[in-house]
Amino acid sequence: MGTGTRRATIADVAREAGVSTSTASVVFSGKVNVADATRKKVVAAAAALGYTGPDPRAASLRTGRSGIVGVVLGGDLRHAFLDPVTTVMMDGLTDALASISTGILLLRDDPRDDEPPAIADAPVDAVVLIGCSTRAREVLEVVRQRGLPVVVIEGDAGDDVPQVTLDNREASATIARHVRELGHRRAATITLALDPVRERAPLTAEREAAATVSITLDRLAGFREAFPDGTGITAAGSLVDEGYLAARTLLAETDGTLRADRPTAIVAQSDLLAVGAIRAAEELGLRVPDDLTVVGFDGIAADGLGSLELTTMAQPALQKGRAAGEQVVRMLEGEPGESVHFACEFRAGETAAPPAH
Amino acid sequence: MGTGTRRATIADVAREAGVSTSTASVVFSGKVNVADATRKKVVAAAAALGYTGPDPRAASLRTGRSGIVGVVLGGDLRHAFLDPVTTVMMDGLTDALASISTGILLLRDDPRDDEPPAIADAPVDAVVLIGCSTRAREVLEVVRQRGLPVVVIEGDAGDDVPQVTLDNREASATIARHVRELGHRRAATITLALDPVRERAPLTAEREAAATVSITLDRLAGFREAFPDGTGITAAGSLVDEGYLAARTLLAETDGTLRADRPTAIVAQSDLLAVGAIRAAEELGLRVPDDLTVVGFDGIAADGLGSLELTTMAQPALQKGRAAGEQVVRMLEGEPGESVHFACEFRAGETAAPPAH
DNA sequence: TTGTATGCGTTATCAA
DNA sequence: TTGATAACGCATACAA
Repeated sequence: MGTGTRRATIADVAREAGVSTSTASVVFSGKVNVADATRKKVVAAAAALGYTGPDPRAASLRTGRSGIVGVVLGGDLRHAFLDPVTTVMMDGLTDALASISTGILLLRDDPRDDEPPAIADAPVDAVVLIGCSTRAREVLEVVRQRGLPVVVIEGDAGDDVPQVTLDNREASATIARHVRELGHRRAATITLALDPVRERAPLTAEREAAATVSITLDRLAGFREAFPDGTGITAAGSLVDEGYLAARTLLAETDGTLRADRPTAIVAQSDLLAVGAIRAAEELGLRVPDDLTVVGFDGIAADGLGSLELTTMAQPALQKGRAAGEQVVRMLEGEPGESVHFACEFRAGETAAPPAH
Repeated sequence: MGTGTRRATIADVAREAGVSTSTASVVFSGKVNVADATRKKVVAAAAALGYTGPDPRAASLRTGRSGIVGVVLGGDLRHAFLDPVTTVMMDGLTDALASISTGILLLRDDPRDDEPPAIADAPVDAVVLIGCSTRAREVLEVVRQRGLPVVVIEGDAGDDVPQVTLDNREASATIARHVRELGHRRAATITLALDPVRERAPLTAEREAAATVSITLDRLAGFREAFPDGTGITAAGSLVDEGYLAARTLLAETDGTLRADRPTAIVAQSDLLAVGAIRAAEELGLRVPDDLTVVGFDGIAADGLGSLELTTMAQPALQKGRAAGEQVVRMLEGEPGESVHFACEFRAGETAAPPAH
């Protein structure tokens, strides 16, 4: 397959067509009017030489644009993909970016390796940071140095960076209060990870003090507004299995007998965690919501519940992604980016009820 | 932030450091030994000028490599993200590519728009096609013209393209036969989409004849080996909701009464479809597997089943992704790519049983 | 409407 | 170990 011979360039095409390179270039970019006869000559020459269009590398060096937007995801890609919230956000993002971008470059922001962030040498026009952790700062620094527009979705960034945020604390407080008003006094929470290490363990003052993930801390603070001394467990990630394991620990001894001091309500920081908690409860013979109230957070279509509707706070994930994309577009057009704040909405389901006596 | 002044280039750094540009370049690429004193001068100059390293666009024009691998996903990205099999494959892919690639460029292969495929002007070193449809041919053509290495995962490609394939027909036949051997005679199938239009509708001879998605057809052919005249419905996608709706149509009239001629077994072409079918059955008062057998395909961790284990064919999705990545690496090293074939494995669960009388 | 000339920022080759 | 030079392939300002 033509390995010997070098690829045709636009100069070759121009020569073959008997026009100048600029004319040939213009035929492909379509930005200037070209006489029909000329265009045909060029197209024919291109076809004859097997020229498929400008080399994107050269074009992007020249124009300064690659048409690529980098998305830096916290942690491994595998985690990111498993989380339906991220998935939906990406969806909104690609949507908003469709008009200006050829594609989305997925970059991992792995806290484990010590190389400079991959974003340092990726040919992107702009960057979106999603739920990044400790390394977010480092990434931001690199991005700023490179002078790239950047938008942060739910991460810690300075005030000078456009961000898409959620009322995590308020929303958590709302649903926790709802649980309290139902009459619950012994509530426990299952939180997302406190730090990039992602360890499943009981919540302690020390661990909390060392925490770095602000989503987790904000939601926890909201929970504490209603249950100042509620106990809790941090999950290793937003997974059904994690919710299951955490809830088992909260509800039962290791031998499977129910704990006497078990909570009457579990406030989970994600719907997936809540689904796992419900599954654990059912396995232990506790019915939801009669014997145990379980509420979630996110409002994704929770797949594991049969016909049971989860009581939760619904967050506008699609809109968050779209808003980030829109800001990127704005900034690429030279306007300043703006932060956008979203609020969650309480969604009554069937998994919360007054405690049994 | 310094909007007025142009970015520093390596030439600026070199001048500032009092060395030649080639020396400065070498300091950053690290490919050749440089005297320690020289290196320090260059690094200091870079720091002083705020130079963060070579411009990836220029570097990639010069070297001919961008460090980016393009992944073309069939249909919309949103569909792709929602499908756990794709997700897991991507995971394996990124894994295998980690050593040579900065990131993965997600490209959509939307059958709706008539522009040339986005891959035509993306600065990628290689391409992986995942589950693409009609447009796959077109994409392949573009990719070949550009002379890029390409690997296809479960799509239709010529024999000269390295592919990662699955024994779809055999695997489907295996599980369908299992159902038949349990004693079922009236089985229906819920298939994946037949064509890019993705319409939910009963399976008819005409629709089948016009179908273009080979995975669907292969799995259907396997089903037919055991149930030559089994009926079926095509789903609009691999979604729980689709399985739910399809199963409802198979099992009940529109008013919710059970159909007299309903199947005693449903063979779904994906686990998500199977989960939906189970949910529909339960809502209609049919117990699984006592009143209805439901089997799936994929062997993903099905989240919607409580403690019920789905009877299914498990496919090695992670390995498929990884294999594709490994072939890309090989080809980028100049070796020829090879096709890799994987087999599914029957996984007995608790959703299949002999029919009731 | 077309052509000329220039530079985008880098790296590879070669010679010193 | 360092430096001079020449591409890489293209798009644009400007002139014709």
